[in-house]
Order: sequence, then structure tokens, then C-alpha cells
Amino acid sequence: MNEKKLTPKSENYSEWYNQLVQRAEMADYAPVRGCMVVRPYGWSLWENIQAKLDSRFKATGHVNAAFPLFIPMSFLEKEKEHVEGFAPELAVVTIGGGSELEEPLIVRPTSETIIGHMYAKWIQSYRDLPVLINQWGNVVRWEMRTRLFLRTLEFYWQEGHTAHATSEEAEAETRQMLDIYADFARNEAAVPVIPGRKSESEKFAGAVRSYTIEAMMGDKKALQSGTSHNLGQNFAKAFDIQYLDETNTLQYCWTTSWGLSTRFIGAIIMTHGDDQGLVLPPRLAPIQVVIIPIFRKDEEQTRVMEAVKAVQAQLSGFRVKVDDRTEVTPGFKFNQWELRGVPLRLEIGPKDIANDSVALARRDIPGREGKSFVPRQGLAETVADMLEKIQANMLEKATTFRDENIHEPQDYAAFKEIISQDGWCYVWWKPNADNEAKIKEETKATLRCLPLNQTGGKGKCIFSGQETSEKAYFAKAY
RNA sequence: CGGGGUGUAGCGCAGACGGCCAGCGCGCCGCGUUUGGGACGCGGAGGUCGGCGGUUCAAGUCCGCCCACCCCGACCA
Repeated sequence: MNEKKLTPKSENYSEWYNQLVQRAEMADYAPVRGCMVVRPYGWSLWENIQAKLDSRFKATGHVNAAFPLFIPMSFLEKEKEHVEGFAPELAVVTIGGGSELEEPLIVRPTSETIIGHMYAKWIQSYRDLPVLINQWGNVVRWEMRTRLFLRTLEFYWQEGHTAHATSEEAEAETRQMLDIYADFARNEAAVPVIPGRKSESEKFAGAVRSYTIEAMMGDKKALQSGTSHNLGQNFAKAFDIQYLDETNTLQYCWTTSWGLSTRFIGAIIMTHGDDQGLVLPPRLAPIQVVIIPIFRKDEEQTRVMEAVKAVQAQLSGFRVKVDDRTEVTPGFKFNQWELRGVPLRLEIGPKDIANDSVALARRDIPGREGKSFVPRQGLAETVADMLEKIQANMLEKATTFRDENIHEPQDYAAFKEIISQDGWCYVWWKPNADNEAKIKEETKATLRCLPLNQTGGKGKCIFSGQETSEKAYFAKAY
């Protein structure tokens, strides 16, 4: 931890990740096993993620609310698959105020049940539909193995829960939210994702259909980065969420749920990070431009700091940080802000003042190539333009990397070979849970998704050889 | 829960055969010189050696039990 350089990605990827998260002050280990403290820099990134998602939710008619952390144990038991799926990872509260509770409370692992309970109260008529509510909160799942951001006992997320009059409407909502996640991932986080449907064995406990956005990390492992579920009438029936339709007939609602968590921060780190540290997409970066003043003598300091103030004012439209510490050298600051992934570094020294210019260094292009000297005139436009270029370049680089590592083997032997080298396989697939399990056992690869934009046509299933019209992605995953 | 490993200053570590004052690097604090790619000098602060018990004149050091964490497997956003 005290060495100056990070462990290189190529040497030990998970060590690189662990060091980076901590050294960049994104998060730290909490005193409780598997729990994390999200530090201000990490939380700031999360707030920007929240803002981008929340505005998309609002624009599509959703409203926010807050439901309780505690859920009666019995609620979970009302939906068979749901309880089976979550029972092993529940935290249960049995004592309150010093005395044994009549009914144990679970700390929510997700809120379908308690929200379903409330929807049953609130919904009476088709006129009450649809109900489109989102909640920002935390949930607890007692996981075996944990990693900062990727899998912690407690994590932060948003969970949307909607109720509709028809199956078609619920499916449309499920797909709409998946589209929103995909759009957010690509256009705000520069994380290229593949939207698709989960297989039966990978779907959410209690869902009819689950959709996912899958991303490829820097070690080529897949990360499920957001999910959207069509719950059909499963929860409506379990919780009596019913409405009277136009013909005065009692009907069960059709519900959905969709979530994206702080795990996505892990996706950003592992999609873009390099051996110098984080590389944050400009649209989400807590700090977009860091200004580093450079001076020797007091006289220089005065002049430089004046120029810094002026430049800062020019850049008031951006998230700017001036690093005016005098106890560390500029070189130290360069490294530190690169570690923390700030997209653009702006240097101002005596030479720049003489030239009426500033030096700009792009985080996405290391070294001299990424550095340029630009005039002070029109600096705001230059910076805006450069941030856009960085954002675009990051998406392009990540997309290229991903596509280079997706292969289309023609037989199972080739499939195994690719998986053993951590590549992704895009193959014809005839849905079959047993075969899926066998592949997982033999190769450790799981069916990541059946992508939404299928190439069409027919082919022979990579495993069973049966004719099929669907293709699937297989990969090792987090 | 099975297999392997580690607990000594904030972090990373060193401390033969037990021996008296527990050390090194980084970081931290003070002063001075520095400052365009991780500065340097001098002076400081900081420790229940994971816990409990045992052996011994004497225990980071040997023995036992416990605890915590890490890595590898079975579960997962």
C-alpha cells in the first residue's frame, strides 16, 4: 500500500482493483466483514450517477418514495421462488428494544414484498394505474465473498417498482427501463453494455423474465451492471394487488422492478481504469478539471494564483478543483489526480502566463501525447470540447476492447478454449437449463444474456447441436 | 462450511537458539531549503506485539485455546 505505484493490472487484476479503490479514496473497509464505507469522492461519483438516472426516471413519469428497511419475515414467504432465492442471504432482526420480537424482521434484500403490500392498499381501480415509483436506498444481502463495490453485504441502489393493468404494458415498462440503463451506461459512463434477457436459471427470484445490461471489465470478466424484471402477476397474486377494470371485473396487476446499484461504480473503475489509476468519464467525474498552479518564488506565486483565479472564473460552468497545496510538489499532484481519474488537468505557471496560455493534459491519453498548450481566450469552449472528446474516446476504447474479446466459436471445443482464455463467446443457443449447468461446471462460464438485437437466422446450438434461432453470450462473470 | 495463509506504530514489513530500550521504510507533526512528472535536510510524535491462559528467573519469540482478516472452492446485484 505504501509503494508509489499501483500493482499493474496485468500482474494481479484484483490486487490492482483493491488498491485503486482504497488509494483513490473511493471506499474503505468497514469494521464489519463485507461492509464498506463509501468515502466522499466515491459518494460524489454516486451522486452524479444518481442525478443522471433520476432525471431519466422522472422524464418517464416515475416518482420517488421511501419504504422501510425492515420487512416482516412472513412477507417474504408469500412468494415461493422469491423466498427460496433470498432466504440464504437474509439478515434477520429478532430482538428490538431489548425484548424478543413476536415476528422476526428481515433487513430488506430488495423491496418487492413490502411495496407489493402497500400497492395492494393503494390500488383499487384501473384509474389508479399505472403506479410508477422508484426508491433510492440501501439493501442487505449476506454474501459469502465480498469485494468493495462489486459485492458487499450492504449496498446502495435504486429500485423501481411499477404496477400496470396489462401484461403488455408491464413488458413495455421493463424494456423501457432496460433501455434507460443501457443509455445511461453508454452515454454517461462510457461503459458499452449488451442489453439482453437472462436465462431461466439466471433470472431474478420471482420474475417471469429478467433483463440485464452486461459489461466487459478490463480482465474480460462480465459484470451484470443493471437489471430490469417483468414480474408478471407473481407478486400481484402473492400480495393481492388487484384492480377493477372498465368492465367492473377484478383483475390482478402486472408488476415490474428494476435496479442499478453502487456495483456500477465497480463497472466504471474496471472498464476504464489503467495502471496509473482511475479514469473517470467526464460526464460523471466528481472533478472534471483540476488546476495545478506552478511557481517557485513568492512573487511568482502571487502572479500565478491571480491567473488561476481568472481561469477558474472562466471555467465556472465545470466541476473544477484548484489544488493550491504548497506542501507537495506539482509532480506529486499530477500523480495523485491521475490516480483519482480526473479527466483533465490544467497547469498554469510563469511560462504560461507569459504566453497567455495554459497547459492541458488529458487523462485518457497518458504522457506527452495527451498534453497541449492552449490560449486563455476561449478556454471554456476548449475545455468543453476536450471533455466531450475524452468522453467519446473512452466509449470508443472500451467498445473496441470488448469487441476484440468477443468470439464466435463454431464448436464446443473452440468454445472451451476461448473461455479458458477469459474471452466471451457469442454462440447459437437452444435454451436448456441442464446444458447451461453443465457448461458452467465444465468451464465456469455462465450464460450472460440472450441479446435483444439478435442477428436473425438459424443455427446449431453450440452445446446440444439442436437447431435454434437464438444466440447467447457466455463468459466468466463477477 | 471445507483447504491454505496472516495478525508487531496509520500503512508495508524486520525482529536466529526466549534475555532486559521493540526496530526499519513510508506516512504524520515542526523548522528550513525546494516546487513544469511522486523533493531534501534536521528535529519530533506515535506500540495493550490480535485476545485469553500456560511454561519460565525472563515470552512478539515456546505451548494450548479462542478471535479477526485475507486467498482458493460451494452461493450471488
